[in-house]
Amino acid sequence: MSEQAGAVVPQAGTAGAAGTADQRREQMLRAALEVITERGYAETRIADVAERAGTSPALVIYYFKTKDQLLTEAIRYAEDYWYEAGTRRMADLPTAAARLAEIVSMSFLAEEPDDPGPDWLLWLDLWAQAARHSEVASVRQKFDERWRETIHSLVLAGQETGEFGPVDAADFALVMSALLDGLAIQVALGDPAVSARRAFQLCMRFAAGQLGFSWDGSSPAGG
Amino acid sequence: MSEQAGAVVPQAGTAGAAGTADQRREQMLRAALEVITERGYAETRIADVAERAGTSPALVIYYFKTKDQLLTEAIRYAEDYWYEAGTRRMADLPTAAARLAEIVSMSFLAEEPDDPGPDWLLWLDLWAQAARHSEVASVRQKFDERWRETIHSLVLAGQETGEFGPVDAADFALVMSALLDGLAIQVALGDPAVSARRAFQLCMRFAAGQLGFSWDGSSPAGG
DNA sequence: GTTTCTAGACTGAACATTCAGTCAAACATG
DNA sequence: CATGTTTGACTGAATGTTCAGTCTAGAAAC
Repeated sequence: MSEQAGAVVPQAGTAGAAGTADQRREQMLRAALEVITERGYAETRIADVAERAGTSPALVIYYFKTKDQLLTEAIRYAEDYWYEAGTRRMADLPTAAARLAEIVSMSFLAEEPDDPGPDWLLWLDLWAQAARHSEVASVRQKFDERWRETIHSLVLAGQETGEFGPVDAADFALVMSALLDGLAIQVALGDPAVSARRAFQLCMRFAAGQLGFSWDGSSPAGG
Repeated sequence: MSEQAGAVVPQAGTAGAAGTADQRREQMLRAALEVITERGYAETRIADVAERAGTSPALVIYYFKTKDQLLTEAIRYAEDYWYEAGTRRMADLPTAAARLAEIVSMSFLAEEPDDPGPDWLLWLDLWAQAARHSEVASVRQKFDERWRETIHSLVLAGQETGEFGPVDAADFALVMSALLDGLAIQVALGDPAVSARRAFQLCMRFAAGQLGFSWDGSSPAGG
């Protein structure tokens, strides 16, 4: 069995082709995401995902060895996509304050048409799973670390330009991300006391107060 | 019948007695809580609970018509117990600031021997369940409302005595509870960046800053 | 002696995963 | 070109397990 170079990267091109293995994989990941969002992690059956992707349960297992592997990979996929889309938008913004507003905004609102928005329901499941499954726990850990680091370096940058006052950047990042999480829970669960807009404004008011920049209270991108 | 709710802590015995129906119920609720905390809501089997309570699955179903009923009731039970124990401790504290410190403290630490401490893992499951099950959702909703209201009226009281400055109490309650939730997630999941102690201090620093009272940075009850 | 409580055995459905192949494309050989 | 050969993608039909909830019947309480 001399398996030479196991076709790791498929024929990328042939744009529009019927569907390479990689496309199938992604199709399944997206199907899994839909189902997880609708029914929840625990209630997601392989059969549901298969149906959504227009194939059979057997094929799903063929691609992902186990159900857990499918679900964790799906979550990682969604999160990476969301994070990258967000940071890409941030890169174009001139001031640190604007980038911070983007961070807060992307946590609560979906503005662009191709942006599925933050899937907080996914996070609720992720947290619950992380509590008991170390595999999932490490995924969560890395995401959170990256997220805090993003805020942290943003604060440092703002301080260097003089936009922000001298607070402890690490402490701020931690508190800020916790605040985003906490408010997001209420928003995700549809608590009548917390609309997405109110969450956004409270966060921005907090950040402006702590970092000492002025913020006019408007929503981002078209207040 | 006429079960007047109450009976938060059961008679540890009436030594030797076989156990009334109510005691059996509670025994099962506690067993359920243990199992949920260990294995998670979704992975909790009726058989596990029965074994833990030293009885048969059939009996569990006899007392609680369905599994969901058992689990939701168990969560409600734990939360009420924790909340009541906390508010009872608060009642004895002289200043609003001290009561606030108690609130923050009870969110992260378990100090008294009979206090099981905040079971945040339970909350992670609760949130995930609430997303999809309206029954659970309304339980969560009520708990959160009560919690925010507790903070809210505490702030008002502090403002009347002049301890606290003039912030919007409702906004503060919302942000504060979100912050507690957000930090609690990290603490519950054992994030190395957030110890319970650090969470406590960051919260208190935040509160002191917002409400304008001075706080020496010590831990509560024995700085 | 009727009602309440309890447990062991059981049922039926749901579901993840396996298996034994089928199908078609790519590749080779003559 | 015609013919085998390999391989990856894919499927329908099992398989086996796990459980929630039921049934029956016995023990206790009243």
